[in-house]
Amino acid sequence: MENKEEVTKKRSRGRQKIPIQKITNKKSLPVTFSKRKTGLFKKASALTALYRAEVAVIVESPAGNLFSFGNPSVDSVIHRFETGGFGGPQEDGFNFVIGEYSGKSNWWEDVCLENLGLQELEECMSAMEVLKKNLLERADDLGMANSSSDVLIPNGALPLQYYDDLGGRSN
Amino acid sequence: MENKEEVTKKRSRGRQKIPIQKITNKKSLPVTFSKRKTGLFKKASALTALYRAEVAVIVESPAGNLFSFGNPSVDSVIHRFETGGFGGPQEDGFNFVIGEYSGKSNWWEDVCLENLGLQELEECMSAMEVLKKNLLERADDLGMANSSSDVLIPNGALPLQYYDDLGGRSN
DNA sequence: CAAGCTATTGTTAGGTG
DNA sequence: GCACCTAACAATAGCTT
Repeated sequence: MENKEEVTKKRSRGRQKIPIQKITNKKSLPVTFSKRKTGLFKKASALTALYRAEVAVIVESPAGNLFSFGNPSVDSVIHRFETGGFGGPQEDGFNFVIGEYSGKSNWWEDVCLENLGLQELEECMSAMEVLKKNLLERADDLGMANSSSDVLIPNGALPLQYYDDLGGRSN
Repeated sequence: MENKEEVTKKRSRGRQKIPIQKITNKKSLPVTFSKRKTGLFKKASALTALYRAEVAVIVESPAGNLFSFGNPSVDSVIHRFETGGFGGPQEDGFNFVIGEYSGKSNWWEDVCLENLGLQELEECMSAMEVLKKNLLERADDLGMANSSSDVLIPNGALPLQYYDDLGGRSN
């Protein structure tokens, strides 16, 4: 893409760094939300296109509209999710909930690591990352020291990984 | 970075273009799938972090394992999706659910960061560090041994993306 | 096998029409 | 508002350790 004749000034400032936090009330919110929603569905589509993976994505916009993507269908994936996979009696699952509670302290003491498997451990680690992020957000709200615009995660990324590997078989 | 003295050769060929087709490289499939799955969840997480949007993502890996992400929870989003609207009161608090599956919960049930003060937040952070350490030790004890083979991919072209706007109310 | 690296591709915020 | 554009940022395939 060569310029036409002169670069008087850039025609666009290009993509700019945005902090990972709630978008401040801007009229551009619906626009960026739509773009990101499109990107999310595109990623989900790529997963189904590149691999033999079934994916279901449901998004509710801030305005309250529902959008969904599913392959082969949202309902089929939901059904499989709720019924516990395909015939397999995978028993144990996980249910990590972070946030919204009546107020209990030292909840982490209830964790019994001895009974956890490797996959669950990884899941715990991932969940901790989320909690950490929320904690930092909360701290930022409270006006904690060194609160910056985007100091939650270095590099402006969300190092979040959520796994819920229920075992399955390898072959 | 200045060049040292000689450019032996590129340390990496970098990212390469991948056609939107079924992956045929059985060897790299699990790796790339995991990477892309991570990216998908990351995008979903970003959507919930940047906007007040509810998102549910369910992925079934080629091996048959189920992964999920949901905010505030997979079930709540699914329920809203199936009922075609919003059936419950939607509070404005943090509520992060990760890896929800069979409803069995192990440790932290709910944590309402909104009600926590600075001191409690710091305490929580400290506790997380301890838990993280224990987790890593536990993970080390378990080691990592997992044999996986077979990555058969049935053919079949898939559409790129499709949306399903169910409508709803507008703000 | 998981984690890190790098080059390259992909995504997207902001602007323009 | 939508489509398009640009440039800056993010994601990642293949490799390495």
